[in-house]
Amino acid sequence: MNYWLMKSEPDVYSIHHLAAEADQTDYWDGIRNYQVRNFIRDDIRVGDRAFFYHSQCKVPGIVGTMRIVREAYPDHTAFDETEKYFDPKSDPDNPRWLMFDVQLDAIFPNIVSLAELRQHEQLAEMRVVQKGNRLSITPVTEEQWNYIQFLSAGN
DNA sequence: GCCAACGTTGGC
DNA sequence: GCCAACGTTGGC
Repeated sequence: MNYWLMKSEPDVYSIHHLAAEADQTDYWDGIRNYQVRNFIRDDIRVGDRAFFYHSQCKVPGIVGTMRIVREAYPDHTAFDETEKYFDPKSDPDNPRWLMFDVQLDAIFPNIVSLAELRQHEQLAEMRVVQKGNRLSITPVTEEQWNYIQFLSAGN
């Protein structure tokens, strides 16, 4: 089983949006970066766990956890001209972009902010705290996962 | 709103 | 295949 960190802009889609969905389950769409596409294709599997991270907002940070409930299938939003992430180069017969489904696991009682993540030496290797990191999905180690769970409990 | 970092595009 | 130009991300 793998662990991940997934970014979303709360103004566009926050953890509360996910919480309001039927079965608290939704698809994770709009990935248009090849490194991340390859994570989806090769590594993200049913049963994996993921942090939900709010980016591009006043207090960026980890706001909760999710489970992957369906793995890699074509991102249909790439085929729809009216979609923000429409990509005319993605052929429905050979889809370039993939999505997957997530189910909400828990909303943290308090955000574990990026500023807080940066204060812990144990998390220094996380991609999200490193300068210039722009990947919207990044791997997390089991140790990092467990440590952040500990922080989220208010430690 | 600024700007650094990085990915992608396209001319050559 | 190189690399300049451009677009996007995302913290601050």
